[in-house]
Amino acid sequence: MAVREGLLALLEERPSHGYQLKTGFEAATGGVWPLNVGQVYQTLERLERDGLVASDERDGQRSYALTDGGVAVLGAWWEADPGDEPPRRDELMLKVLLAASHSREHALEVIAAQRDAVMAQLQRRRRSRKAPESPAEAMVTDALVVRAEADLRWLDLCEERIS
Amino acid sequence: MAVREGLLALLEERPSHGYQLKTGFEAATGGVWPLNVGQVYQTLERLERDGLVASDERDGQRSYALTDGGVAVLGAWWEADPGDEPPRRDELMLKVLLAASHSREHALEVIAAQRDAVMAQLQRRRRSRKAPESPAEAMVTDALVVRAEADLRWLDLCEERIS
DNA sequence: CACCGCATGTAACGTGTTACATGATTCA
DNA sequence: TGAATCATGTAACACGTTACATGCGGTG
Repeated sequence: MAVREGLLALLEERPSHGYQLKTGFEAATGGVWPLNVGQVYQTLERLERDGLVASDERDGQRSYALTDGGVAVLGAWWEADPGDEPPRRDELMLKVLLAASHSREHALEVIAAQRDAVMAQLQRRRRSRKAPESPAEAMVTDALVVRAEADLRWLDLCEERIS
Repeated sequence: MAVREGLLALLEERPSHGYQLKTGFEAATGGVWPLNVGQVYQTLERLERDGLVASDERDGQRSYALTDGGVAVLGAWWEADPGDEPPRRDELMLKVLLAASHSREHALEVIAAQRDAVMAQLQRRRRSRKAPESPAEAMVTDALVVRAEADLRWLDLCEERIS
């Protein structure tokens, strides 16, 4: 449920056709989230089916625009409080929790391995932070760095709890 | 790709039947990630189809166990380095990035709204942190608190960059 | 008895992912 | 001319989610 809302958000800026939305999405997210064009067209079909966008074809260029319904759904999304829903399943959490349910030893091994991986990632991202090519990319790397730091902190907490 | 690996991990501890896996999964994750039983059976079918588990029925109790292939896949998962893949799409990031691609004003509004939501969540979670019912639940709330703190920090960074 | 927890499944649907097919335009 | 990019789409498949149907066993 991310592509859907992403396309709606881009259409709020201006009506666009499929290919434009693909490049727009990738530009807005600093290139970290490649988006298959096919999925764009598919998602647009579903959005049209649900009455959130309307299309208008001329010269083989099919242009999409938000409907009133689409505007409403998008508005709700901007303000949505994620606190209502259960947190999304996360791979790192899942790994550590399941390892912990197995045995302390296993948990400690997994924590050690994941810490190495996260630290390596963090280093890579701190480096790329110094050469931001676009504001979007800068924000993305910020997020990834901060996230990685949080993951490290959490791994430390888990280790303490287990020991 | 989380349920799949989760079931494999539980089966590594001991062979089990479907319903056991549901309860096991929920126990291991401290109850934050409810898992529909139907999905368990469905996923087990797919795992069997792919040769990662094998089932053995007696008295209407169908017991599943890891195959060698399953052990191998699971082993790879424990050590997997997420650094290879593009980061998973995240709703908060997506919202802020797309709002920023629209206009500064919109971005600042969204950041403010999301900060409120994250702070509310953080408070709730800090409270529940004081009454952990199980080690698993304690680790989960740790993770959610640390994550929320990271999100707040990121929102601050975004605001700086935009201003 | 009626209800609840255990246990197994099926069906339908939504979304995401990849691969494939097609054609127009642009540019070296 | 040949390759890359723009542009639109289809098909097949994987995974997640919910709802529904069925039967057994224990307990108030």
